[in-house]
Amino acid sequence: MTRAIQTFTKYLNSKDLKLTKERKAVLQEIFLHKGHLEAEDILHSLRRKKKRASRATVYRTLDLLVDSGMVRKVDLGHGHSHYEHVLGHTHHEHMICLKCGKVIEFSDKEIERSLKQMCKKTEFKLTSHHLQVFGYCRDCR
Amino acid sequence: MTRAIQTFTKYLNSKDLKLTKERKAVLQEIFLHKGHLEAEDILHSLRRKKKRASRATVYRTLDLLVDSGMVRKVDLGHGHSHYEHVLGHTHHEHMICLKCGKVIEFSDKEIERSLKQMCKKTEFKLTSHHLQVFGYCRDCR
DNA sequence: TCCACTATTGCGATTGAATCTCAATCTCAA
DNA sequence: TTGAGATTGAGATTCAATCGCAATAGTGGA
Repeated sequence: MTRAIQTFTKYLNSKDLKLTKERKAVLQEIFLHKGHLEAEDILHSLRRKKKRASRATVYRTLDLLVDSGMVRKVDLGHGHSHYEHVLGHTHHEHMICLKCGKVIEFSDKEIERSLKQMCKKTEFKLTSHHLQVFGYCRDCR
Repeated sequence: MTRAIQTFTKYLNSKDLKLTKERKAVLQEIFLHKGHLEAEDILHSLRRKKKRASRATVYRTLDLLVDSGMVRKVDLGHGHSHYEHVLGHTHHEHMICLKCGKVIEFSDKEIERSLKQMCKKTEFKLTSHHLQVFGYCRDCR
């Protein structure tokens, strides 16, 4: 966590921005949780802890975190965004169960390799990718 | 096109639904265009041609088309949905240029294979997947 | 310490996609 | 021709996300 705060501070400084208590609270909230949060989750979590930050600030901070590369904005097929922190995680993809909504993370060297090769061939400079796999998990199939 | 209408009719019949002129107009609009359309594009195209269909009907018909498997709903990172027809297309992924917005389609047997294998291993019953690759195209890199 | 300047925040209004409601209209079989 | 059910359109509504702007906080210099 200290690590995350340091990294974020560094990023903020590089942009002439400050680590305010609101920004810190959002950062902590997202790094405290494993997995995927919605902006609204963060807002409610903070409210519960009496640390407050407005909806606008939560969204603004999330944008900063995404821009810094510390957080990834992911689409799990719900029509709105989820966020997950990246520090210490390796890149992974998501399987989403259409029945129970469970999200299973997985990573696959093969896929990453194929993708890189494809981009090389197409002369496309890859910056990020996102793979969503929809279907039914072991328990729901 | 006749082919598409037949397929859609068959699907509609199987659900005790009818091929109305509004549904037909939406179908034609999406099958006339190559590539990815937004719901709003379809609405405007129809307006221009004096065939009218309300926004609600466009969305409702798109849902039917997606459900029938003739159309795919894709996320190109714009925060709202795009639609592309599938008939006669093989499955493909999207590379999206962050500068010019160009969308490049590609397909990769390797990726498909890896994905299937991963699902087998996890006992996840795959129904669909979507891979978005973000970066810069040859002209913009 | 005080002041002034700027960055930041929060509130509430706004946007924009998508969905819903419901009365009016259409379709088709009896 | 009639009636039941399917379908449509207009406008209201929802919901995530963003914006505008006045109020506030934080910082550096006098």
